[in-house]
Amino acid sequence: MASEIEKLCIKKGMRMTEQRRVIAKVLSEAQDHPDVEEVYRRSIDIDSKISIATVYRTVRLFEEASILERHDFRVDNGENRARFELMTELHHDHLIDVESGDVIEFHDEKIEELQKYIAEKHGYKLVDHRMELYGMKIK
Amino acid sequence: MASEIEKLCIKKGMRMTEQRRVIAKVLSEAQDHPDVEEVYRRSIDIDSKISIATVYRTVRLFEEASILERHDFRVDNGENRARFELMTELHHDHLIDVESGDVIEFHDEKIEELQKYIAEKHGYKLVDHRMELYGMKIK
DNA sequence: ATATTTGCAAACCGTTTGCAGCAAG
DNA sequence: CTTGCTGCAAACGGTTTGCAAATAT
Repeated sequence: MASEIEKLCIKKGMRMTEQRRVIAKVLSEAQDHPDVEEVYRRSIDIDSKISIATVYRTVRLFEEASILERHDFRVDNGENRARFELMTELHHDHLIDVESGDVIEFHDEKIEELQKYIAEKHGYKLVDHRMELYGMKIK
Repeated sequence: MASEIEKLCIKKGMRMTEQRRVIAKVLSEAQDHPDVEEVYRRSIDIDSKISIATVYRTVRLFEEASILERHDFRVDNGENRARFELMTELHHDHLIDVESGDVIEFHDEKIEELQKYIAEKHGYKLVDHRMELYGMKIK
């Protein structure tokens, strides 16, 4: 009953501590885009002897191992915390509800192609991109 | 010989101090996307008795008055500083050279339309967006 | 056995802020 | 004259880090 992320860690030969197993489980089961504080809260619910420093170190480790993706969504209430999600098979972008903070994932192949085309038109090979849409729910 | 930004400030009825005039001039003449430290450096070259706190307060003021646009480009060398540019007539996005840090501005109407369409498809009115392309120069 | 990871608390770094003095209107 | 702005230095908040003790392999 190893979590999705734990399996990836083992495959990459990482040393598996109890803390990492717990954080891996929390992140594997997250259906949202939690920040470090939230990952920490969920982790101590499982094992209360995990420090926030370890959560910071672990999400960084997972990010560098291409297991997690980091986001810095722009949010009005001054919150400046990085948020994380499990890297998906197919890349996707995000639509953020500016009122509720809800995050909707989407993928649009036409935009992806246009981005690649624009980069090439300027003499560049596209290596990464960031696209966030901010919207208000239509009532 | 009031700078572009100074004229906008006067139009909006802002109190014009010597410091604001200098910072307005520096930003009006910037052809790049300087961060606060850089704006500060250029400002003290004109008038050495300006503090960095004032630069922070002033760029924030200008941003809230829709005179400046703030960017948080993702950059590998850990730099986490906000960068600023004069708000333009026509909106544009950015292509960032991941090796040199160069920033190229572009506008693509097709992408803009697709973004609006995607938001609407999910029941949202698009109120803002952020799009950055990261590329490597093709030799 | 030994190399790596952890918890703690202190440092870090970009940015904001309280306050007393100063300048703009 | 009054209101708002400035400079200073201290605080802030998210994140990183040095170190000695604990743990994985």
